[in-house]
Amino acid sequence: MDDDAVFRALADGSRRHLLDRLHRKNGQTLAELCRGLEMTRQAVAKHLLILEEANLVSSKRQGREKLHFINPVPINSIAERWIGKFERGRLSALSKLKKSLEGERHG
Amino acid sequence: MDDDAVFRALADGSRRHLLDRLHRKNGQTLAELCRGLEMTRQAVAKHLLILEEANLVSSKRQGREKLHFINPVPINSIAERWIGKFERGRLSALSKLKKSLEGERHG
DNA sequence: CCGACAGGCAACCATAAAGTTGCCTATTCA
DNA sequence: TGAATAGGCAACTTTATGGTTGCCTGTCGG
Repeated sequence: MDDDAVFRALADGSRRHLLDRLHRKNGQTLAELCRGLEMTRQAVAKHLLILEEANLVSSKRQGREKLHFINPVPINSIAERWIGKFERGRLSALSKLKKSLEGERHG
Repeated sequence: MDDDAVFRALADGSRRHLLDRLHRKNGQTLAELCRGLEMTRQAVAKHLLILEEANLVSSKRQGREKLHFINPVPINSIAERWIGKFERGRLSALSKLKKSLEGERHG
């Protein structure tokens, strides 16, 4: 999996917003996703392409429409491989702190 | 908390690498963090500033050195507020994290 | 068949971002 | 005290990025 593409895709607020909307209602068309946005259709299409390339969104052509689906797997991977890693660090820091506090109390 | 700054800070591979190095060894100086990187000191300093502004890193001046420390809290917030949202129920990392935190607190 | 609708493609523009060079300040220590 | 060390500041270059306009293709319904 290409971590970098995922992180870069998530870096943009408009793209996070698109993921939000897909999360609320999956399988939307491009036109549907454009509604209410201060952006041209082409701009939205570019964002969706970037999300697709990062594997955060998959799409399926149906007739003249293109349906978009959110794909949570890469986010999951990041959470597992990245956030988990740092939080484990924090946990061990916490337990060290706790031990040293106990040491102070008892020593 | 400014989600956007955090996401944008994480979008760059060099900055993720810096976080990695701080995760392996916390409290490093700028010069220390520069070693082995194909980048000028000034470039690294800029990256560290961006990480600080996103609250992912904190620093403390000590004499003529500046020590850098990783701060996992914003990453945790993202996990809670964002990634957790998409993966609620399916993502194990977050719930494991919560459980272990609760375990430490109450145990 | 044809017009309206959904989307794709490419060129272009403006700004943000990554990185550089050059120089300045503050601390350490021989 | 002064050279070496650690870092800060600012201007500049280059390249990525977000967004636009304009036009083309494909598909649906009357």
